[in-house]
Amino acid sequence: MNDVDLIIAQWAKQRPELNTRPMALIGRLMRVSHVLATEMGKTFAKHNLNGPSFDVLATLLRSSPPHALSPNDLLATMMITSGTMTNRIDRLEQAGLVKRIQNQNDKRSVLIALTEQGKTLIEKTVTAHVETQEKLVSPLTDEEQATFNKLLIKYLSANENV
Amino acid sequence: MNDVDLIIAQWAKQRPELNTRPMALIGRLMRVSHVLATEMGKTFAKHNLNGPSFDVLATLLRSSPPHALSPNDLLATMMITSGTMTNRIDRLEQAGLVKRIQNQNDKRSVLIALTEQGKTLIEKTVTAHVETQEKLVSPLTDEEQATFNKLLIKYLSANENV
DNA sequence: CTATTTTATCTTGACGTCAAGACATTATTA
DNA sequence: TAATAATGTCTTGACGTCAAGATAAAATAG
Repeated sequence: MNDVDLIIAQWAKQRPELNTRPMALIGRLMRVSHVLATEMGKTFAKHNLNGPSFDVLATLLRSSPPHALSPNDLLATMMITSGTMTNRIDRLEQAGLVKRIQNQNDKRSVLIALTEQGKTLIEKTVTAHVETQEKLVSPLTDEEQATFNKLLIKYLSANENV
Repeated sequence: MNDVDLIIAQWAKQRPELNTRPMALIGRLMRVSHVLATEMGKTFAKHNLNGPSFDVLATLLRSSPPHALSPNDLLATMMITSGTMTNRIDRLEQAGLVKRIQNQNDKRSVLIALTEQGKTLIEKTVTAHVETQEKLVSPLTDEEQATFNKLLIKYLSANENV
């Protein structure tokens, strides 16, 4: 009897007419995502980073050299607002991990580039992060992981226009 | 080609030695959880609530009458700190949805109880929330939902001591 | 060419969260 | 019983996030 089961059992008693099957599924999924985020955060913390900082640095690293993108480009793959992006860049700039470069062709725009220090750090951290992710999925067999992945793909494609 | 695929493709180009299979799985799961939280949040907002407020009120409602629990009890099923709980209760109390009742047997302790207004609101909101959840899982067939659920259960039970 | 609209980024204010620790009360130990 | 430990809740300070809108520059319409 785990936490979610307990919640379902309580609803069954207090409001037996509720359809709690979706709740069980969604509740578990939210829990797993919370656990994953927490565990991955530990790896980031070991390198003096957190999830948001990692995401930005990793996005820069995996873009083609010279590893520089505009805030808008960075935004594209992350589900955050522009104000949040500004804040993330501010922190990373203060930490000396990225620098803002004014675009002379379009003075509205800016390029965010990894510094040497930022590049070194994110290269190390990505390696550790991938190891952490391998550990995190290892409770499931390869086949289970594949099934899981297919379900997520189906779900996401069904929701592309939500 | 969706967002996660794109990320994987970029890593394959920049760091081909990385094992990105765990990343694809985890990345999709985080995305789904973000979508679900956002969609459920819309239902909460229609009732002038948000996720955190809903969680507290719903936990009180599904506890046996008189629907009152200590902050510590409330904490037990939510993955949050005590300071966060204090803050949630403060907001709900300001909104007139719960009230703090001093425990005379143990003066350290407090009971959080639904007010009439809080009870009425959460009863309505829970009904709407369950409908939202039904819609949210509906892209998957019953069988797929069951498979999904089993995988999550297996994953969570493997991680109980993480 | 000028006026208007669109684009790219940043600012502001509010809120939810955590870590660390403060505080009062109750339980335990010596 | 007195000293110490444990418990329940709250406080503080720092951060990450969003919504809404401000600002400046570029693109477009007329």
